[in-house]
Order: sequence, then C-alpha cells, then structure tokens
Amino acid sequence: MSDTREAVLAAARSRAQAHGYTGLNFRDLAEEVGIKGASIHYHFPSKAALGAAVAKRYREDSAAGLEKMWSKSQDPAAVLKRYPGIFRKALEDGNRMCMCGQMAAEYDDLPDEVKVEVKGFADDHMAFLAKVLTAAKPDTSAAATRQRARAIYAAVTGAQLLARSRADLKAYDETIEAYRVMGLFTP
Amino acid sequence: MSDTREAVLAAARSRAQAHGYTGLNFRDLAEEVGIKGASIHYHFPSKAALGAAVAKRYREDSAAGLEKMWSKSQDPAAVLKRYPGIFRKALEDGNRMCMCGQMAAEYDDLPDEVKVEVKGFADDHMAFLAKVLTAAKPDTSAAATRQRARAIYAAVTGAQLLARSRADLKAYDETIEAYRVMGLFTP
DNA sequence: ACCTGAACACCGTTCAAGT
DNA sequence: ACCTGAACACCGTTCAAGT
Repeated sequence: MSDTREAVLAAARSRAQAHGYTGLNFRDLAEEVGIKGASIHYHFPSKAALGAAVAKRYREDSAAGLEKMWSKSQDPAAVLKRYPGIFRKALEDGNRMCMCGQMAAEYDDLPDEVKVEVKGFADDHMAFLAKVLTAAKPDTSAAATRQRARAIYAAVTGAQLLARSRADLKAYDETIEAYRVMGLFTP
Repeated sequence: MSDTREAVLAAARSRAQAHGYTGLNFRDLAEEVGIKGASIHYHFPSKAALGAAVAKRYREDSAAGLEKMWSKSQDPAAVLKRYPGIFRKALEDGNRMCMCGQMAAEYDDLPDEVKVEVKGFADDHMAFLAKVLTAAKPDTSAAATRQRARAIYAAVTGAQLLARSRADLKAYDETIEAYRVMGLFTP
C-alpha cells in the first residue's frame, strides 16, 4: 500500500460522503493529493474500482468500530443507545452523510462492485444490531429481531437524510429522541 | 403551457426519481421527448430552472394527493395507515425513490431554487402528518405532534432508501410493519 | 412561437508514453 | 514503479438561422 494510494482513498472517502459516487472525480481528488488526475489510474484502474475500494474500506472500518464498541461495553442497552451517535458524527463533520446511505440513493447508477459493498454495509449493521438485540433478549424470535434491527437501521438513515436537507443537527436529535421514546432502541 | 414543456417536465420527473438532479441531462431528456437538447432551453432557461420546476411540480402534485386522501376519508387512523403506501408506489414503479428523498441525498450539490422545493416537500408532508395527528388527538402538544410527524416521515424515507438498495419491496413492507407494530402510525 | 446545428468552454476518463 | 500529456467524450449553454 503506497502513501499515495492511501491518500487518494482518504480524499475519496470524504468526498463520497458529501457528494456520493457520482460526485467523485479524479481531477479534484488528485489535486487534493498533489498529483495529476490521470495518475490516480495507476492505483485504481477505473472509477468503479476506486469507488469499490472506498466503499469496502468504509464498510470494514465501520464494522470494526461497531465490534470495538460492543466488546468494550457488552451492555446491549448502552450500545443501542449509542448507536445513533455514529450517524450523528457524519452530520457534525460538515453535514456529511453515512457514505453508504448516500450511495444507496444513487444505487441504480452504481457499478456492481460498489453495489456489493453498499448492500454489505447495511447487512453488517443490521447483523450487528440483531446480535446486540439477541444478547439482550435471547428468547425473541430471529425474525422479530431481524425486523427490529432493520427498523433501527432505516430510522437512523432516514433521520440523517432529513436532518441533512436542513443542515440541522437538532432535527436529527429530536427525531432520534422520538424513536427512543417509542422504545425503538430498547430491546 | 405547451405540450413539449409538459413532456419535458414529465420525462425529467421520471429521470430525477431514479437518478436525482445530477442525473438529469438535456440531451437524453430531449431525445425522450423527440427534440434536440438545445431546444429545452427555450422552455427552461437553465438546468437549475428545470430542476426547480420539476421539484415544484412534484411537490404540488404530492400535496394535492395528500389533501385528496384526507378529504375523502377524514379518518386519521386510516390516512396514517395508508401513508406509507405513497412511498411504496415509487418502489413498485421501477425501483424509484420519492424524488425529494433522492434529491435530499444530493442536497449540497443542489442549486438554491431546487433546495427550496426539496425542503418544502418535506415540510408539506410533515405539516400534513401533524394536521392528521392533531385531528386524532387534539390535546397532544404541538411540539410532540411535530416530533411524531417528523419521526413518521424520516422512518418512511429510511425504509424506502433501504428497500431500494435491495430492490426489495418486501423489505419495505416488513420495515413499515415493524413501525406499525411499535405504534408509529397510531395517533 | 418553436426548434435546430454548430460552436464554445469546461471537465472527467482513458491510454500511450515518459521518468 | 509511478506519473503525465493529450486526446476523447460529454456536459450545459449560447446564438444565429430555420420553420
């Protein structure tokens, strides 16, 4: 892994969170890194390959973050309560979105190799939530747990999308609070 | 209003639902309508103007649809129950998104005149939901009602975004069902 | 009134060629 | 191994000209 490759990946990740896959462009990315647009091609054969690499890395980092949170606390209720904070961070940091939420919106325009990672990101999150929910309530049916995990993931994504179009962190917090009151995050 | 202008508007609407504002381009649109790209400028001075016109029309049609549903039924519980079906329709019709949800994801790249309509669409929907909720429970505080309306809108949007990236209507239905069970649609 | 062809300036993508 | 120049395709836009 060269430094240049890593620098491109980092720049692309930041840009993809704000502008999606479509908003990724070699020339701006290169300028940020200090090379020419064409040079990115040496590290990533195509835009699709770059997009897939960025999404894959994002997915991996996210999964690692979730596991770290879980292994540290082992407290399902606490983890579920903290979960929406992960998505809040992107909004705090320049009104960005979760990259895979952003890319889900442009799903039909994504190369297949990127689609796989975007879908995988959601799968990872829902599987993680299901695991935590099961730890809290082992007797709940797998189907009901899956359904709850999906509801949590969709709600948090929707709240982020809504808050973003108003550049309003408070809107995010209040929406999450409404879900909390309804017991969405309570196993 | 000429037929051509209407045809461009219709083509642009369909395309924007699938590909967003960025995915709109004059040449493809023109081809669909049977004219040349340059000719669209006779009807819409710029891409921003076209985008704003499309979003505005979409917003107006949507608001009219909500009001029609309400005036026909006057039953808050029934209307709330039917609300998620509106967003389901877009998925049914070629795995499309609600246009303004789609555009919310690319919000930072939108011209101001388009932003106004995207934000207005969400405002319309939340105001409508608040109205219906108030009709059912007049004694609930305005703040609590607003919060619930926001939660409903965000949840439905999130469910749509999730279902879309799997081209899976059942995922949408099951997510909505999870919210229903939690009482999200029950005033 | 409505549409077109040609041109413009710009930008992302690609690839043969450079070091 | 790593990078670039230059060509290419495509974009929104303009405008004189056509019907």
